[in-house]
Amino acid sequence: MREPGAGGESLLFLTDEQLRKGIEAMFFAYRGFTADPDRILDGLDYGRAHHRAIHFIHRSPGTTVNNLLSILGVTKQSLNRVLRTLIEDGLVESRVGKRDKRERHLFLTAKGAELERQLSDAQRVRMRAAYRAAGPAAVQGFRQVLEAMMDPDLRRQYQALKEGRA
Amino acid sequence: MREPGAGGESLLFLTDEQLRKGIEAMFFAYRGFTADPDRILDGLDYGRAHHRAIHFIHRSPGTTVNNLLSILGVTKQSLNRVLRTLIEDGLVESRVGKRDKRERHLFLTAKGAELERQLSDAQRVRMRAAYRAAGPAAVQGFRQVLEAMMDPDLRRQYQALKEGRA
DNA sequence: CTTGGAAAGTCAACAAGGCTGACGTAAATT
DNA sequence: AATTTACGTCAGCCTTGTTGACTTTCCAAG
Repeated sequence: MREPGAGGESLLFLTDEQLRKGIEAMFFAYRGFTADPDRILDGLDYGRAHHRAIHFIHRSPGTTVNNLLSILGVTKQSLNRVLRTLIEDGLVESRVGKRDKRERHLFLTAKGAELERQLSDAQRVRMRAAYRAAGPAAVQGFRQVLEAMMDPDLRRQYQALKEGRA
Repeated sequence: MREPGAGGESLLFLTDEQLRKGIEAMFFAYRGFTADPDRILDGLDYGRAHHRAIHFIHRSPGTTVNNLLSILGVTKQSLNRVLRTLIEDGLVESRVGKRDKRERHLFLTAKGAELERQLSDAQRVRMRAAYRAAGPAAVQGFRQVLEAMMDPDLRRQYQALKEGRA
C-alpha cells in the first residue's frame, strides 16, 4: 500500500473535492438513517431523544443516569425530561441504587423492550439493505472511516459498547 | 440464518450484532462530524441550520429558495427564518430572477464566503484525518454504504451535486 | 461524630429550530 | 380572466437543547 517517490499512492482521495463529497454523503445518509424510526416515533408522543435513550438502556441494562449522560452527550436536565416521560409511560423502570442510593439504575420494561424492538427492527432493515448492496468489504471500510471520524472520547465509549463491556 | 450451499461468502456481516455496531458507529461519528463547525458557530449567533444553508448556497450559487428547500428537507418558514438573518447580516445576497421574477437566486457575499471557508475548512480537517487513517479502499466502502443508506430521492439529489450538475 | 463538599438527580425557565396553518403579493401559466 | 407557482410573513406550537438553583445522598477531613 505504499509507493514510489513521495508519500502516497495517489492521494487523490484526499482532495477537497473528494472530502466534500464525503461530507455531503454523511449529511444525506444521516437523514435516511433516522427516517424510519422517526416515522414510528411520530405516531407516538416521542422523538429522537427518546429513541436514543431507549436504545442505550437496552444496550446496557441497569446503567445509571450519569452513564447514559456521558454516552448521549447532553445535559442531565435534558435527559431527565425524556426519562421522566418514559418512566411515567411505563417504558423504563428506574431503581434506586443498592450500593449508592444517589444513583438510579435504568431498565426497559416489557413495554419498553417492545418499542425498542420495533424501532431497531425498522432501522436495521435499511441498514441491512445498505450493507447487502455494498458488500462486506465496503462495510468494513465504512466502519473504519466512521471510527476515525469520532472524537477520541466518543471512540472509547463506542469501543466499550462494541466489545460488550457495557 | 443462512443456508450453507447457497449464495453467500459468509453473510456474517449482516447479523443483527454487526448492524447494531454500524448503527452506533453512525451515531457517534455524526457527533464528531458536526462538532468542529458547531464550535465555530457557537461564537457567532448562528447554528447548524445556518451552516447547512451556507454550505449548499456555496455549492450551488444562484440556487433558488425552492431548490434549497428540497435539498434541506425543511419547511420554507423554517428556512426563511435562517435565510433572513443571513441576508440581514450580509452573508447572503438574494437576487430577483431575471427569467422568472418570482424566484430569488441566492449567493454568498464575500463575507459569507469567508465564513463558509472557515466552516468547511474545520470540517475537512477532521474528514481528511479520518480518510488518511482509513485509507482509500476504506473510503470507497464508506461512500458506497452511505449512498446505499439514502432515501432514493435524496440519493438523486446527492448524485446531482456530486456530478456537478447543480 | 460532625460538617463541608461533591455527586446524582429534579424543577423552572429560556432559546433554537423544527412544524402547521393562514394569508398576501407578484409573476407565470392556462 | 382565473388559476397556479414562488416566495415571504405572522402566529403559535413542540421537541430538545441550554443554564441556574435546589434537594438528597455519600464520603472524607477535621
